[in-house]
Amino acid sequence: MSITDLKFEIDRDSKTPLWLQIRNELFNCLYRDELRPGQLIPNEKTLVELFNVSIGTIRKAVGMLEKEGFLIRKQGLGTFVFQHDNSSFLFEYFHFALNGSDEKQSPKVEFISFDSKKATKSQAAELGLPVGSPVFQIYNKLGLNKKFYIVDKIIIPQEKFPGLTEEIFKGRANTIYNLYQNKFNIFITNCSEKLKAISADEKISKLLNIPTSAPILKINRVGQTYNNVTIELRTSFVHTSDIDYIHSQNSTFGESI
Amino acid sequence: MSITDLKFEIDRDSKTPLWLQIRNELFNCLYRDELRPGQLIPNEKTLVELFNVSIGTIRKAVGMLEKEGFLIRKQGLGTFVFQHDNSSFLFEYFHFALNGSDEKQSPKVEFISFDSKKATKSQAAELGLPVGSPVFQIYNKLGLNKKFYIVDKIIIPQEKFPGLTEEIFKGRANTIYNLYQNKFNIFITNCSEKLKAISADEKISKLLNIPTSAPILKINRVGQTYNNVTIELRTSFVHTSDIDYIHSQNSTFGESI
DNA sequence: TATATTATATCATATATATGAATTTTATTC
DNA sequence: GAATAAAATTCATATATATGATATAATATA
Repeated sequence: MSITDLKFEIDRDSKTPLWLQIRNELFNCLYRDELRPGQLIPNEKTLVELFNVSIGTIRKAVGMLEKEGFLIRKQGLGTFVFQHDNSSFLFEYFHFALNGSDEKQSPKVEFISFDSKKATKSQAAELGLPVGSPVFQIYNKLGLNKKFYIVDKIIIPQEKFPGLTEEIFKGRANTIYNLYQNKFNIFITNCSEKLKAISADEKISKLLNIPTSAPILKINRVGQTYNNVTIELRTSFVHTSDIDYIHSQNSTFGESI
Repeated sequence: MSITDLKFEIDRDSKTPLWLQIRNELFNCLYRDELRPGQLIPNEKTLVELFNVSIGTIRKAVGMLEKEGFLIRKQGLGTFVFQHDNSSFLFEYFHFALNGSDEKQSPKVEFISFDSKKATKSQAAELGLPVGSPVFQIYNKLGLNKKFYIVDKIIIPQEKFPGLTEEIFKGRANTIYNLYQNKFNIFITNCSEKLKAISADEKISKLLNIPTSAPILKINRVGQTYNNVTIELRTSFVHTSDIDYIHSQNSTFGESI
């Protein structure tokens, strides 16, 4: 079923603008996987006919989805559905740089372990599952400049990742989010991180080769997909003597006052 | 000198689009303080005449500046120059929430000290000043929920803040960035933060009433104004047992790829 | 075959215009 | 004087259209 075969209902009397209705219809196509990652979406002229509005309205709708990160427009080529890959990972989801540097660089990743576990109370609550539901627990080490500074613990619900094995996980050619997207049809749309300073416990201090009770950063990341459904819980333990967690911003406000 | 008296030179043969040229001209007005914080800018029709382009082009230029956070459009009212205030501070520059909460709330701020100092080597380098240049060093305590968790150390160059005194600083009715803006014509346009986990030293542990060498968050923030001129160095020391540093994001990419 | 040229497809910019929605100002009415 | 109604102002949405810029595909040429 191609998107061009679909019938879209646009309400010209609605108080929500046409461009927003169209944005929402297209968003639903992304959500329902009628437009798949990396795919070329219909060109503007086709969308004009599909929705029976003027091209400016289409451009505004597509522009919104581009701003939100779901679509990527390329002049002379077409508009594509966003796809997680190494460069987007570095640009968007990796927040560390070596001391004194403002330039991020790709970390090296080393697999540690892959286990089947039962969700703890808090994990189950965050994932919206019954306590004790099967989850995968994965440990990775991340490093920069020949040294490892980060231990990642990933918790994902097994029901959302049927058939995932250690081999598949280790054998991925791209980022973890790309794996979610391509093998399991799960597209991470947003992440929220909470940071604390804690003392390293024995396990972490061994993995990172630092003294026990050294101050480290603990980052709890919640990764969600469409409609704010939580998919992944990731806890990072970071030894920050040689690297910084960086967070830049300008005074941009989105839509608020 | 009103902006409507200015003559703007738009090059219709330039390879940079008209809307971007106009955006840059308006940006320069902000930069040169011809459009002041809180001020109403000319309406779209006036801008059309001023730049001699169509209204769509004006709307694109203004829309860009709105997206960047410099202008705020209000339907039926007009377009205004952004102004730092308490709500923008909370929304944009305060990154802490109580454990378990995703909602930020306004911190209480308590003044600690205001001193005249000489810039250290690293401070001078970051501020682009000779070593030993006079700076103000200000300490504040920030709290949530009747307890203090954050100590802020602020370093600003005295040359940029002529006449600033402890009384003026303490007597401000609004945020610190609002003070910079309204009393000293300095508009902070962007901030960049670097976080580390460290052990509390004696001074911080006393101020926050925690054990010495407890793990705390150390945040180095660099506040800049137009053209990436560094204005403020702020170091926050945060006791994170009851609060989190929060950082949310969606997959938005700005203009990249 | 390899290279240069041309054509085509697609998004980007720009103009012109009409109508709607939200806010403030002014006028009217009681 | 206060409440209400009308008008004016300003940004928001929407249509229609023309031209430009960029990337790819097709064709012609050496």
